[in-house]
Amino acid sequence: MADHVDLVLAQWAAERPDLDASPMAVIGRLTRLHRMIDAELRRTFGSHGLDGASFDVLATLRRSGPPYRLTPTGLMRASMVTSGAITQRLDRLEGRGLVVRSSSESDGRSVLVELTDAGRELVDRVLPDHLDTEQRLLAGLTGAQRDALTGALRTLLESLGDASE
Amino acid sequence: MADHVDLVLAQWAAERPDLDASPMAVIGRLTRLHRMIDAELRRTFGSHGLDGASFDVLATLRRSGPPYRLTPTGLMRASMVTSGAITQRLDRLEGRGLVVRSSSESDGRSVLVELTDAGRELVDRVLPDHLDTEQRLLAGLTGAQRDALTGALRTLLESLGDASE
DNA sequence: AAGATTTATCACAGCGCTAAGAGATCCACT
DNA sequence: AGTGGATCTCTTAGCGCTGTGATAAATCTT
Repeated sequence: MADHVDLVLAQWAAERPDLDASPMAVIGRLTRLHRMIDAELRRTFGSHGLDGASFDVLATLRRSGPPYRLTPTGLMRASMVTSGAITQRLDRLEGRGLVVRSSSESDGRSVLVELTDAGRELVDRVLPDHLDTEQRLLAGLTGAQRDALTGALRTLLESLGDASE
Repeated sequence: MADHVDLVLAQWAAERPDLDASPMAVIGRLTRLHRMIDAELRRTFGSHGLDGASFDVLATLRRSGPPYRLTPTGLMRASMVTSGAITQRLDRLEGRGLVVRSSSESDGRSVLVELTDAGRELVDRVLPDHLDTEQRLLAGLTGAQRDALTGALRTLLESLGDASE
């Protein structure tokens, strides 16, 4: 079987035989998968009046456990976006009443972001749908294939410095 | 070993033990990898005065072989972005003299996009750097691990309908 | 006490998506 | 053949999300 990336590699082999395009076999596929998956997830979020960026923040707060409270810096690290992007995400979410900001008592520079009841209810409502969508996207893999893929991706992430703490 | 996604899964298991969050083991890692890789590739492109979207178009034309000419629809399919996004990419590239548009003689609805000499020279100059970056990002995997990852990603792509033609 | 660092925000520009629209071509039915 | 509707191709306009770089305030360091 051949997917689109196999075609791309064949084209490069014909046009630039002097170069080794083999890294694209992994990175090109990661990119394409991301695009396909992202489009599908966006649809799920959209059906709940959300977008991926907003859900990301709500879910990060939700899974941190009571009192569902983190700093913008913590959210920034979890989401791997810049501080400016977090500020804008929080502006939107606060405008919709899904999170509230308050200033930290222990550190005057810092802000505490907390899920409101409405925010928690929304993320708990979206989450099952979201997981259904993800499950459906992976339905083409056997359990063993999923485990193998998980392991390979973890290895690559770790080699790039992704750490749990 | 544990990466960030292992932590996320543990958080969900504690907060929502009623849900099966296991699809995130794959999709969460794909998302994080994409972000890390994308940031790095952007840096390479930036050092040549380019961005990922522009390089994507130039590279697609380049690897299609002489006369380095495709329609916007062809570019849209290869890149998996919408037609509106392609129009904007072409506007930018044409403004910089890297591609030219002409109208098709065989189909009055269609447009032909062709790499200029400057466009071809630029993509040929960027390509080795780009592949070096990709190679470096994958350096943490053994050859066998790369092959295994490639196979798993291809299987998933095919199950989602990605086809070479 | 002064300088460096951390934290968050603001302003700007870039890129993508959606929805709507205009023009060309294809098709089905008379 | 001819005509009207459906489809295809590309563009346009508006909005949202992200990154970058500068800024301001608080804290840490020496």
